[in-house]
Amino acid sequence: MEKDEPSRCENCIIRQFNSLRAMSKDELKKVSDSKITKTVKKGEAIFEEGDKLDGVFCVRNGISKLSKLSANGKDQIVKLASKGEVMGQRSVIVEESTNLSAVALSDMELCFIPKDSIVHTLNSNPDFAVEVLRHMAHDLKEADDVIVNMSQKTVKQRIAEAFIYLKNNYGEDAQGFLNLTLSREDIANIVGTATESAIRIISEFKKKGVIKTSGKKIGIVNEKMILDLIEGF
Amino acid sequence: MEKDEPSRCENCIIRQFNSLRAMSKDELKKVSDSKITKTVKKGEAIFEEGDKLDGVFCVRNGISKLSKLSANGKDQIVKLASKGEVMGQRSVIVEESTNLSAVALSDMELCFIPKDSIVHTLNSNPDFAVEVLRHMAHDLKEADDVIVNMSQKTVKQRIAEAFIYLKNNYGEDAQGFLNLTLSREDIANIVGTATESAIRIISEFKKKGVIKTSGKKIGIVNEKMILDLIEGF
DNA sequence: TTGAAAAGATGACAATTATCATGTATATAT
DNA sequence: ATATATACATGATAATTGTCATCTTTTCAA
Repeated sequence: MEKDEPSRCENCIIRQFNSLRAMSKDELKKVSDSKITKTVKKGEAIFEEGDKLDGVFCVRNGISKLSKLSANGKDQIVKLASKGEVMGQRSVIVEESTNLSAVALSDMELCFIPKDSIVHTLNSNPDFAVEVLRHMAHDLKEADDVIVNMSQKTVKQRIAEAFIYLKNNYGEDAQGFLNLTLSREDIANIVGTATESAIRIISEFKKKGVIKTSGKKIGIVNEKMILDLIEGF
Repeated sequence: MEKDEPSRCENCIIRQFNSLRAMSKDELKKVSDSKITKTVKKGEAIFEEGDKLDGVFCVRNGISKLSKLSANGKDQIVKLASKGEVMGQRSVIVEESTNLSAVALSDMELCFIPKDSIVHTLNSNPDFAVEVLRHMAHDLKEADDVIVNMSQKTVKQRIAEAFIYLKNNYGEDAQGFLNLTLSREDIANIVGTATESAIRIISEFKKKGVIKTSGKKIGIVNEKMILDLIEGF
């Protein structure tokens, strides 16, 4: 006696956001039967650089950072993943160990989908393959943009840009603070700078009145000024 | 009366290197019938950022740079494409105008393949879709690595790394000079720095005896030292 | 609750890198 | 062959960013 419970992939709203929507009923059922739901606490690792993943992780709730350790011991955050996004697909597709680590930035709910069902559907359902391809193409374009920003913009510009990104993607609360609260170190690791440099620039922004802070929460006060800062004024 | 001429895709050796190998005989024939062979001289543009591409370019010969213009007017080279590589696929897949410009770094021979046959095969042949997906996954990993290098390594380290990359990917001639000769400006645009800074560091490397130059040709003299420089010594 | 540990903040200084100026060499077209 | 543009080179200087040291605040577990 099957119920219409949300834990079945067929009914999962998250599916609307990702490639799984291109799967057939049967394929989805198989995924649903083999998937494992996981809960991860803020700060916990989901997987580590170099791990061999035998499946992908679909984010149902919360936000995760995807980062790569550099030779000098600093983490570079390459991407943030939130509701509906799939992590680890690159690694599963090319059958290599993953090049990134995933760590929860907030409490998270994840579905782990074993690679078999993914790989099988990939090889038999072109619609699904094309959907995954579209997502990866999008990620690649974003990565290109990051490369250009990293090399051509100053730290100040990159931090200003990060705030706009956070606002546009994760929104702000009733008091005007960004919903996603990051440590200064994480902000530094996103824009690729020293933690002290990030802190200094954040203080400067605050002094100038373009942002406000409350504890580690940050709110955009003057978006126009932030946009100007991005342009280099 | 068909001949076994190399201009037919079915016989093109280049195919071994790219996703086209996953196409069926019929699909390949269609591609072959609709493709256009082009010759491009060194320095000429193949497409420009923002262009709507109605097909992809397959490199038969020569090398092209894929770059993106930054707000401050500098070009950032995001990737080099050579024999067997396909350019413009990202744009065709997501049906957006391209985010990159392609300019020939040497005289080139290209095949232009109209998007119809690509898109059609993508949607009907999972093997092909997966092959393209693999390539894109590989590009994405490389892009991640570039992001980390850009943000965590010094210009000196990045230039040293670029020389090793050029040697490993395009080889060197009998006299020990890199086969791919780039202008100092292009080198600067690969590693994301000012042209003068690149020139200065190249001069320094030469003075130290790690590289040699002859005109604009550059040769690696002491690979061990270059590898040390990459590590930051 | 308290005391250690982690995160945030800031100064001082050094290192890296960009910018501007100018000069030399090299390539290219007439 | 010569002019002219382009690429290469280098100095001087300024701006940016990183590093180290120290202090304060916040967080969290015992």
